[in-house]
Amino acid sequence: MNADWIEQFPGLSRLEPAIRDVLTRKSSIVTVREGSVIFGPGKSPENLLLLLDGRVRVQQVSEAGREIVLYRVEAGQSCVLTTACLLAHEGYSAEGIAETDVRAVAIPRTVFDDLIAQSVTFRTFIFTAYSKRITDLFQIIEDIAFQRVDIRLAQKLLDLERGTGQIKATHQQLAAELGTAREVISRQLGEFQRRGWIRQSRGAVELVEPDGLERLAALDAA
Amino acid sequence: MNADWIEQFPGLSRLEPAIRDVLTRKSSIVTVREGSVIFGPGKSPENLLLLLDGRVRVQQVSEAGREIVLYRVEAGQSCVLTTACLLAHEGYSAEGIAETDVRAVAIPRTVFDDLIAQSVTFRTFIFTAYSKRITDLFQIIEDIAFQRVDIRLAQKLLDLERGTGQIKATHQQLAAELGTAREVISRQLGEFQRRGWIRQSRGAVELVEPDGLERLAALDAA
DNA sequence: CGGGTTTGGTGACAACGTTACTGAAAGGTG
DNA sequence: CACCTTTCAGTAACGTTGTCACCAAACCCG
Repeated sequence: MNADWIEQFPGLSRLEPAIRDVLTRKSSIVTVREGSVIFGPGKSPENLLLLLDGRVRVQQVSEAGREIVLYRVEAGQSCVLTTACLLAHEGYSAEGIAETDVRAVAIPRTVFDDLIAQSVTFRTFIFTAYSKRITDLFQIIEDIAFQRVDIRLAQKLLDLERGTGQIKATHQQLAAELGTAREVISRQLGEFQRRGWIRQSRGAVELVEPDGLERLAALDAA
Repeated sequence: MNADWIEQFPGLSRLEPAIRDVLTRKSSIVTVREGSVIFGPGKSPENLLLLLDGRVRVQQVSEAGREIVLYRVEAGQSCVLTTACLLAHEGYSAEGIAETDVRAVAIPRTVFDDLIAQSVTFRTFIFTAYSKRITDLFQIIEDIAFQRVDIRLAQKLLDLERGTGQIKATHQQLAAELGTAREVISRQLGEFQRRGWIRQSRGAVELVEPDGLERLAALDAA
């Protein structure tokens, strides 16, 4: 199999040649359609995925049906936390959804284990990824517990705006991003619009004056 | 060194004899005084700790000084999430504190890495621990985001009561357990007391009628 | 005992969550 | 197109939680 993809992962570029060979031979490239559920309750992931293109959203869904986005996996990153959860933990209620069409390298569980055993570089790659994700989770906990919703929403709007000054998302989806209620988002966006920072339309938010949002977002844990 | 301690960790009892030998020879038993900060901002842990006795509380401290308890490590468990964070991530603001006098096996970073490389059993032990901790974190996020404070407090009181029907903790400490404010705890405990479920005294809560708390706690995500 | 510190109680208010309902916009179907 | 359905957004009222300001009681220590 073509091994060029390894260069897309900085942590793997120095992989030992023999390991590199195992990795490319025993993994496969998969594609997933936008909107597909990659893993979720009752659907354990069989592989470790390294994303080549696209984006995966990982979210927690409560029994009552409420959702909160935990993190996103972008191109060049791995779905590494799912490896821990491969171990099928009862209460594992997080799910991963392809936000775009996704192309990824799939590493089977057994190969993953071999690579961990045989390569220092691979171990470092995996544990570094863990580290990043876990500290991100700590940050989310802190934000939910202690941060004002208006500040978090401003940060999230700036975060979700990818180049275009536009965000395609319903109020409901933005509520799920922050783990709050739709009505709260509607109120806050209404306020942002009154201040002239954004313009709203059905299913989308246009950033008119990002500076206003930036100032609010910068208040952080003041 | 005496290797009896290995039997205290079910996941390690089947460790390959050679590995067992490495583990006992290259690790050491340490003791930590109650109240000591085991790791924290600017104090990376140098070892993986396996707790033989005692309890470690891991909490997140915000810039504004507010605290929230993330999880506890009990005897027979490992401080495994700290291994990920050994990798000194900038924003790593969690800290580990000995809640009691602690006796633990300390595995140096390099030995940890060797064991991961050489033993399937050890890998399984570590990744299982990861899995448990991470799903716990997901649960915390869900609780903070979606669960009512009175329900969470009732659950926490039942959780903290260890045998004795008494909990030694100030309202401020209970607030940190849930990531809320002291005043909120005072209000809720006042309500619990009016209902005859608890009796309050300075720095302690006595459970008079746990059944009442149980019923409330059971409402969960109803 | 006296004075400082820690802990807890409370009221007023702001922020956030919930419920219930409304209407507008988009999409599908004949 | 007209009609219906579904999705999305706005809003008011109210309950819960968080914040602020302040006070009082319990404890600590000299």
